[in-house]
Amino acid sequence: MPKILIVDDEKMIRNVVKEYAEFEGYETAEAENGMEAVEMCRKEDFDIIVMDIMMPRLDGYSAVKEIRKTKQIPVIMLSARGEEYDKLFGFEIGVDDYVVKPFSPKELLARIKAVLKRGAAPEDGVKMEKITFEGLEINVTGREVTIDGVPAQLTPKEYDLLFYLVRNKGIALSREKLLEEVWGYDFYGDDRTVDTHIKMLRSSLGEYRKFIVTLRGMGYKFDA
Amino acid sequence: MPKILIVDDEKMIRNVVKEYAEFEGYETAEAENGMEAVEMCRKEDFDIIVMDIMMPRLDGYSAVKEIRKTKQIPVIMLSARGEEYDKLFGFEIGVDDYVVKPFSPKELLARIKAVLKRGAAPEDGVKMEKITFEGLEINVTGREVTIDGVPAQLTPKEYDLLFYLVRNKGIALSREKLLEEVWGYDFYGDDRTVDTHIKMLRSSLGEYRKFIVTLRGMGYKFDA
DNA sequence: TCTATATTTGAAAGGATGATGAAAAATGCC
DNA sequence: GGCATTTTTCATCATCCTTTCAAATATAGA
Repeated sequence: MPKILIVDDEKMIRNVVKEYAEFEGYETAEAENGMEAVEMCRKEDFDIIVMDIMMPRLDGYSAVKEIRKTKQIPVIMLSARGEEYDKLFGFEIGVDDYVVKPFSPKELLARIKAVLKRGAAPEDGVKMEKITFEGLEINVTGREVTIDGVPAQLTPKEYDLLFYLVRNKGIALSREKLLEEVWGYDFYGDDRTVDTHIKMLRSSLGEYRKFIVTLRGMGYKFDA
Repeated sequence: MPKILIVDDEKMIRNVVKEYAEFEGYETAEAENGMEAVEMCRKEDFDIIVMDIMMPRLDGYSAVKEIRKTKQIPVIMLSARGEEYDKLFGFEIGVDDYVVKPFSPKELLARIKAVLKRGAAPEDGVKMEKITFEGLEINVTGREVTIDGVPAQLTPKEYDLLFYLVRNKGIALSREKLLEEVWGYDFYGDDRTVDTHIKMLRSSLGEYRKFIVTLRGMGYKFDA
């Protein structure tokens, strides 16, 4: 059974995650801060790490960076709401998923499962500042997309959607999943909205529309 | 491994920096005030100095000035927010970077790395006395902006905003980020304040307003 | 091939966002 | 304290973006 390392300075959080995880049959271990997590990873192999960002001693990002120097363990980050910058930075170092506090343990477990299932090899290209697929270039830092060198005029939603698709390159994404992740859990609108935005995104991407694949009866995915 | 001299009168700050730095493999030494720092630099060579400004006995600026008489050691200044005068004066004596308190150790370490990496060679544009984009010239030393040779009459906030945008050239900056960095983490005001200042800055920049790009749904960036 | 189902597309209304101007509040200077 | 300058708030307007809807098209299965 997979072994999870839970890193958070709040004991409450650790306990909740631990309890749910063990109920699902996972083995668990705990660390109180980044420094401890790094040390534990030196001695022992884990299948996945659930790591808080704000912690005393060593913060989550630095810890992940350090751990990743030697081991390619998938990581799910826990973070307080807000902080776009953090998200960005997180993907730069190749974090596998984000869960925003307060979270439902059930959802966290679902994500843990998802990450474990997909084998977790961090998608190449994603952690870079610039992600390139042939002539399609996404400058994450500058929030800019160029097509064969020419800046594409994406609307905010188009950009967010593209970025999410790319981050989950090769993964089938249902319309609901996209709505939840790109629009937000509090969006109560039509599923077809996704279709329309896919349409517009495709038209913005020109020939590189080919990367956006329709999965009939399922949703979409980015395939490069 | 590079050796860092940490100068601050607060033990807490020294400890945090020391811990992070040592974790990254740096050697560290500490001094409690400017005078001590000067003496230590007489006896020993350091690769970089992290120096607070406000300190008893001898302040950070004077210390750097003194040290620089004999040795060209890169310096990162720590400062409390505010103090425009400080910033100005800092660039005059050739400080390599500024970090405003309260800072994240992570960020400080990143900057230390950056400064060490670039040797002592001033980074293009930003650390120089003058930063120029076509006819837009920013004289950092004199805190002065000229447009096609004609001095522009920027207000302090306009200057700070411009300077921050320029320092983060090409990077998408949200209104919150700008408020936090330019106004300070303790500013509790309207997001729209940024808009107004962008408006005024643009009008001050004349044709070079083109460098300030609006990222709808996101914020602004300086694009040159 | 025909049908049922799903997706793509176009168009239009409504909504959200940023630009702008003006006025109030704060700041600094004499 | 009073004046000038700067900063902030606020309301309005124009614009762009999002969403919805319905018609057209494509796909898979019978």
